[in-house]
Amino acid sequence: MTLRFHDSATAATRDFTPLKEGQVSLYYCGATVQGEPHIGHVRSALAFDQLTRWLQSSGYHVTVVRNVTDIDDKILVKAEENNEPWWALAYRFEQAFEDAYDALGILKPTYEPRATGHIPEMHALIATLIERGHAYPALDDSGDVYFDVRSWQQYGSLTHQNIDDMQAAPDADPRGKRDPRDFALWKGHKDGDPETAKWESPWGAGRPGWHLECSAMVTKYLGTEFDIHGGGLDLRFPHHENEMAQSQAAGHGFANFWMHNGMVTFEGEKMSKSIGNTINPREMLELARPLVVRYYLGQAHYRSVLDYRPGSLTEAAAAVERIETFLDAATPFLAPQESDGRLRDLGALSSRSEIPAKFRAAMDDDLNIPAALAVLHETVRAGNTAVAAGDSKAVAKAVAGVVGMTDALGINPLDPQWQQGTGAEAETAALDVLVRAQLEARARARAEKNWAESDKIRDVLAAAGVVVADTATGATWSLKK
RNA sequence: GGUGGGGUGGCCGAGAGGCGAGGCAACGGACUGCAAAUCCGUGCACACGGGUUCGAAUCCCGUUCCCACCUCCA
Repeated sequence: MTLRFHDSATAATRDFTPLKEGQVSLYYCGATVQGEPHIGHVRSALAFDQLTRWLQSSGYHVTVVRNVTDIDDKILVKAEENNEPWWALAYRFEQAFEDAYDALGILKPTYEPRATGHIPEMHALIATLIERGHAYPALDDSGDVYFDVRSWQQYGSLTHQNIDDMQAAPDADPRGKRDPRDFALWKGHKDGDPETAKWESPWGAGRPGWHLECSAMVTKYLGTEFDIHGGGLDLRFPHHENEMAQSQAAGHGFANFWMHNGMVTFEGEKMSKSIGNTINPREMLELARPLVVRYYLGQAHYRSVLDYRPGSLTEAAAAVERIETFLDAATPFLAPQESDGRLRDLGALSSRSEIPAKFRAAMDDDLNIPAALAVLHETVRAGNTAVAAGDSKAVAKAVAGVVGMTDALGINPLDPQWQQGTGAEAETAALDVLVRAQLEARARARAEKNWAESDKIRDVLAAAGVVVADTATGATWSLKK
């Protein structure tokens, strides 16, 4: 099967062919850094991380751009409330987002531009739009510049809406607009706005409008035409509609594909700041390991709604542990250079990894991760059966599959990314010596059928968080996850 | 009012005219000194009512409920 993605603009799933052979350009909307991230933000970044990884697994060189909107009305309002400079607040929350992304293994974008660093590019775009008759300075003396929605016939095409059918905002302030739906490209500086949030422009001092930022930055880093534009479903309108309108009205081809991820809900309702039903990644990481959180947030199809309920993470943890348990059980079957007792060499394993055709087909079909995970779990089961049968060839094959598939999804338990907090290698080695001594004592007790002593040793280890498992080749141990 | 997406077994979650994805949970069995892990097995699942068809969860008509967007929102 060929690679296909669902394109929101044409409302169809169609074959993906990059503009430049072997290369993919991807832009997706990052955060407006006006507050703490919640898991909805993280899910969006994760969806595009999965996309990026899959494109890479498919042999493409991917250029990823994710913006940071570090200037907007809310940032100014909150900074004022906090009595701190707006840029201090923006940096603080930008770092909170970075921390959340890093914790879940979301790959760094190639470029991560901030809006405030691209004012000249925005001015150039505004000038082009005015020149072409699609933008105009406000009819009042606000210093705003608006995009002229009525001048662009295709306006509404991304979301398949007709301007006249749209419900007008009840509190719409016409200001100096020709049409209430005209949106600001440039916002004139007003009395009371911080002096530091002011840039000179041919239309008067002010700051950029939100939609314009993305258009200017996409073009700078990916050119006037690029492969994929992504973001959360809630950005489709007005943000992406406006982006597309202003860029195309400026003569740019713009995005070839539009991909939107579904929302995260909490017990059925969209998670959002205004409702106050958000869950912070930090809170989630207190409930489960980063790998489990990533597995949980990434297990549903990216376009479907993901409903979080208490208990969701426990289920995900069980699924992850199933994979880990297999990998542990498989270790003794691997060739020495691929296994050093408990400590595995990821590099050696990766070189033998392989991705089953069924998995590939599922991923190629608009990133059908649930179906891909089914292949992963089937492979784990086959691997467990092979372990029980002592078929080392079959075990090695299953390990290669599991490593290949989990790597492609960014959930390989052997990846050093997930080893943080589990103890340094030297400590693990020291612990191994101590636990082995206990296991030997237990083996002696068992040989004498002294079950009381044997169970006591196991209980003591369990109390310390060490889980003992008896196998055909002797007892093994692992730390309780 | 407009534009979209949905209602799948106890829960999550794919699929999309025939052969019951997968995970979690539960129950039974195998293995085990007992466990744990693992394996095997067990569910008359497709919102409701009609229709098309040899056959429908999947197509058509109607009904109903839910969600998102149309204002800042991943």
